Order: sequence, then structure tokens, then C-alpha cells
Amino acid sequence: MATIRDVAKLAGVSVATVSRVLNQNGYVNEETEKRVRQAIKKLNYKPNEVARTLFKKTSKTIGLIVPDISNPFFPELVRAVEDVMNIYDYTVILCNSDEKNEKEKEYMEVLKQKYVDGIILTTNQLELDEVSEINVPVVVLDRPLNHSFPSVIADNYGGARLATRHLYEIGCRRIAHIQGPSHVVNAVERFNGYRDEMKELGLWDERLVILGNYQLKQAKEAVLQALKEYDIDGIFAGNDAMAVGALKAVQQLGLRVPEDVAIIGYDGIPLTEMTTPELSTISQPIYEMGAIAARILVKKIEGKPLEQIHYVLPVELIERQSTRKGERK
Amino acid sequence: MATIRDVAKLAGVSVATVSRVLNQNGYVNEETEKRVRQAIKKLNYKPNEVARTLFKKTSKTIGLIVPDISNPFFPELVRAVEDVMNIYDYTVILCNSDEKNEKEKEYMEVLKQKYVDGIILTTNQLELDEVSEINVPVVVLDRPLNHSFPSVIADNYGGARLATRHLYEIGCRRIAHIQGPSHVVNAVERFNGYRDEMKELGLWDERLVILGNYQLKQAKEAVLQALKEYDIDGIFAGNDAMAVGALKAVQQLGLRVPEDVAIIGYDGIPLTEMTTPELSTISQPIYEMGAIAARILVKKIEGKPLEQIHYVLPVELIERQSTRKGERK
DNA sequence: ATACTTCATGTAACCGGTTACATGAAATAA
DNA sequence: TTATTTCATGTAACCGGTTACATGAAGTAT
Repeated sequence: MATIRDVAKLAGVSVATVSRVLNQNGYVNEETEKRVRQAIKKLNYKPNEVARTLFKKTSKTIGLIVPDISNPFFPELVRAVEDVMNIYDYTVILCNSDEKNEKEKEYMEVLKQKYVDGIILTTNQLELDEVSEINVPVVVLDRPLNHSFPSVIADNYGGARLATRHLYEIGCRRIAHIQGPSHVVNAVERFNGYRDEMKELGLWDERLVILGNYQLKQAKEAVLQALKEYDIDGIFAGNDAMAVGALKAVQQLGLRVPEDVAIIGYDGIPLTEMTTPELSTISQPIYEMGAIAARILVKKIEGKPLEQIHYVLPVELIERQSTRKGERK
Repeated sequence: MATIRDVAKLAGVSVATVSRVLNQNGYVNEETEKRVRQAIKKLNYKPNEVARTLFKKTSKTIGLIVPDISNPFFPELVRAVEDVMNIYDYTVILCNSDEKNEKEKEYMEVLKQKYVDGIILTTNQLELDEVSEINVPVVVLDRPLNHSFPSVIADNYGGARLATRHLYEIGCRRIAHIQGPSHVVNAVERFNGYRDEMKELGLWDERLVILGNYQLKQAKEAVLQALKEYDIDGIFAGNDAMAVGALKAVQQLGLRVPEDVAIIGYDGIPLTEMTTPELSTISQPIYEMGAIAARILVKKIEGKPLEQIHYVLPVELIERQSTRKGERK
């Protein structure tokens, strides 16, 4: 591997001059520049990013901490972040935290030691004091963490009300909700939206709340149970995976979707188009969330002012077969 | 941020001694070590990885290049790589190539400049000369690239024969194959397996080969077309997404799965359990593939000998409703 | 003619670690 | 008692870039 000193020697100039050519700053004579560029080409010289990082204290690298990339919500988010950061010549270190505080903290530490220029974080866990001692730009994604950091989330509360009202409008009156894990903030907000909408509709009945953990299997079991115990004609699942679980439970009991039980999910992951019947869902602008978070982070890194600190993106009702009006009795 | 010199000063020793304590090499007096550790704690000193990397030429970071993380085959693979590398204290830079030669080359270049210790590559494209000039350990994953690099793949050919024979055994005689894109090596191998098995069964008919591009939508359209033109009673899809496309096409035409047309996919992604009927598939040990690739890479990085260079992992037939024997006429 | 810019380039310190080498004390061997 | 090891620590070069500062030539304003 050629170094800047090799280039300097070959071109008959000092390293400073080579550096000037490389970074296009300072004065360099045209002829000299030509010689330097030739030397660079001849030696196939590529500047060592690590040396540059050490001096400049900026690595053109960011950290992205997600709970679990194999959870189908995250790949698109990660992809968006990578795409945008790539445009700005940043590279992305991917970290899976499994929502574990310990892993998150370890990763934060490692990322800092590697001089990442910023971190995008998807978590509920990190407590204020821990995060605030981080002297690296941070953007919080998908889950509202706390005040001080810029954040990008979707309108969980509003989306939940939308889903609930939709079920009501197609004729459901006994609308159950499969709740996500209570330590996940957005799951709680969705529950709140459901509860408030149900109260407003005069349909609230706490027995219609089914506990889920965002996983298909557990949701399926829970719904099987619930369907036996209570009269239910609509299910609003806290995420799409649980909606599939609900779908399977309903079908297993020989009930029809949406005729007997209508189902709507939440997130809008591609999966919802693959089931039969296709699932209605509240679609979050997943890609856009990732892209915005990335753009905000770049701005913070570059020290530019943010027009806005907290982004709450609108969600959208996607009506598919699992809640089709005409198909309900 | 405290540096090693701050620690040295506080502990009243030289930087060399601090470094010795940090790296547990060389002689250090017990008392001295204690003082140094106290200073480290007091200053909350964390060594600067970048400086270390510059000198040692090893960054404890690897690059992972995949076509597209939002393709549902890859999240699990990526997760496996990250998990294993994490154990060995490596960090993973994720790159999406979209199978584009240009992006791959750019990423390779950037990764090298960042002194990554190794690269895991999922590609068909990179030509021999380009890759061989890379002086970083490389492991090829999922797709056989060429001889010189260690590789981890699953038995595509064998899996395809297995799938085809399975359809035969449950009674299918007009077995179609939805082929993946011809520039993807594993798609070609799956096709070869299908073709050879069909020939051996005396069922080969090239009109039964349907062109797909690994995407659901395109496969659905192609299958709709094919079902109208030819008599087909079984479909072996080159991947699971296309199997879902086939399922939708068959259902749209009012045919039953598996009674009229049996369907089997390939890959074994979680999605196959979410459809109705659930999809039979040839399951690749996705997580294991990623994990093995990561372990091989670590060995190469550490200069240890590999027991084996090319790993071809066995695949497994997962029989679900879409090919259930009893349910076929 | 003198002073001040602008242009062009080089020297060397610096970023924050690691380590080869030097130095010397204490312990052990001959 | 002297020679050799082992233990303990420090000095300074090095990794490969960047840049503050110095130097000097050429151009131009006064």
C-alpha cells in the first residue's frame, strides 16, 4: 500500500503539497498538481482513512442500533438509513441490541471509541443520564425516547385511533386489540389510541384487550383463547406479525375473515400483502422514517441547524380484504 | 476525552507502562498497575480505537456486502454474521450493493481504506481479477463466486432435485418451475437441479419453465399466464417470494392449493409460515450459513488454518399444507 | 523604490495509540 | 564475587495522514 510519502517522493514534492492536491485546498501550481496526480495514479494510491480519522476526529461512519434486524420491520428502515448515509459518503455500522440495555451500552461505547460521527438509535431503554453523557450526535428513531434528542416517529396514537375507527365503520362493534409488549413505548401509544377511540365510540370493554408480545405465535394462541371466551367481531393487532397470528387463529376456528371477524394490522410491512386474505393495516412510512432520521443526523454532524427536532410522520390506512366492507355481513 | 498521556501523567508513569497495563503484556509492577488502573477509572479513560488501528493495521471491523437487506432472505443472514462477529469483538459495516458491480467495487474500496479486517461478500458479479487484487480476507456467502475464496453456500442443486421429487411423490406430473434471474448463480443451479430431476423422471418439458426475477409480483403474473396456457399440477418456485406469487395466482384463478396445484418454495424464510395454506419449502440453514461464514472469516483474519474451504450445507424439505399429500386428489 | 499581497512549497508538529530499544535495579547462577 | 537473567520502566520513533507556520518568489499598490 502506497502512502502519501511515496507519492510525494515520486512527484518530487513534499507531503503537504500532495495533501493539498488531495483536499483541494491551499495553493498548488497547475504543473505540480499534474505531477502529483500522475504519481497518485501510477502508485494506485488511496489515502488511508484511518490516519485521516485520527487527525480530523471524524470517521465518515455512523452507528445504527436496532433491536433486531430479523424483525421484518427493520430491514427497510436500515436500508433507508444506509441509502441516505451512502449519498453523503458515510458508512453504517449495524448493531443488534435485542432491546437489551447492556448490549446497547456496550455498542455505544464501542462506537464512540471508533470515532463514529453519529448514532441512530431505536430503543426505549436507554435512560436519560446514560445517553446524555454521550458526546456524539444522536437521533432517536421509531420510538420516542425523550426530549433532548432529535427524533423521528410515526403517529402511533393517531394510527391506532384510525384503525379502531375503521373497524367500527365497517360494522364491527366488539373490537379487540392485541397489545404489544408494555415496555415498548409505541405499543403503549397504540393501545392508548385504541382505548380512547373505543371510549369515544362507547364500546370500551377492557376484556377485549389481548396481551401480545409482537410475535406471531404468541398472538395466535392468545387470540384462539380470546375468541373462545368472548364475542369478538373485529381485531386490531398492535403490529402486522400479530395480525397474521390473529388471522391464523380465526381461520383455525373455522371463522371467516372479514365476514365473521375483521382484522387490521399495524406497520405496513410487505408481509401483509402475502397473506390470504390480504391484510388491512396502518402503514407507517418506514423508508421515509429511516431516510429522515439519516438526513437529520447528517445535519447534526455537519453542525447545521435543524428546522425541526421532533418529527411525527403521518400514517395511512391501507384497506385490503381483511376488512373489506362489502364482504362483511 | 482523556488520552493515554493524561492517564500516564496522573499515575506518574510513562505512556508505555499504561499501554502495558492496557494490553497485559510486558512487565508491570503490581503497585504500578494499581495506580494506573485507578487513573484510568478516575479519568474514565477509553483507548482510542482509531489510533490503535492506525498502528496495528487491524480495526476489529469487517464489511458485509449484501444485495439488499430488505430482501427477506438476508436479515437472518446478516443477523448471524453480526452475532458471531460480536462474540469476537468485531463490528460490522453493512453495505447494500443491489447486485451492482459498481456499488460493490466502491464499497470494497471504501472498506479497504477503512482498514476493515475482512469482508463477507454475497455476489455473483465481481470478476476474478477485481477480487484478487483485494488484499483483505474475503469469504463468499450464499453464492458460489469462484475457486480462490472460502465460500459458504447451501446445496442448491440438491435442494432443487429434492423439491421436484417431492412434488412428483405427492402425485404431480406436470411440474412447472419458476426460475430466478439467470445472472444469479444459485438460481441457475436450482434450475439445473429441477431440469435433471425432471429428465430422470421422464417429465421434462421446457415449456414448464417460467421466467421469474425472484419477486412476488412478477412471478404471480408469469404464473397466471402459464396456468392459462399449460396444464400444470405442481409448481416449484425458485424462492419463497415467488412461491407466494404462484399461490396468489393459483388462488386468483379459483384453483385449490394443493388439491389442483401443489406449490413448493425455496429458502425457508419465515414468510412461508404466514400464508394460507402454509407453504412447503426447501429450507436453507440461513442463520448457520451466516454464522459459519463469520467464523471462517475470523479464522482467516487471525491467520489460522481452515479445515475446509468450501462449505456446502445441506438443505431440508419442509412439508406444509401447500404440498400435503392427503389433501391432493 | 518600498511595502504589501498573492502564490507556491516545504518543515515539522500533531492526532493517540504501540513497541523497539535502552537503562538500571534486583535476583539468581557460576 | 562476577556474570547473567529477570523485572520494571522510560524514551522516542512510528503508523499515515493534516495543517500551522516559515520561507521566498512574483505581482501590484503606493
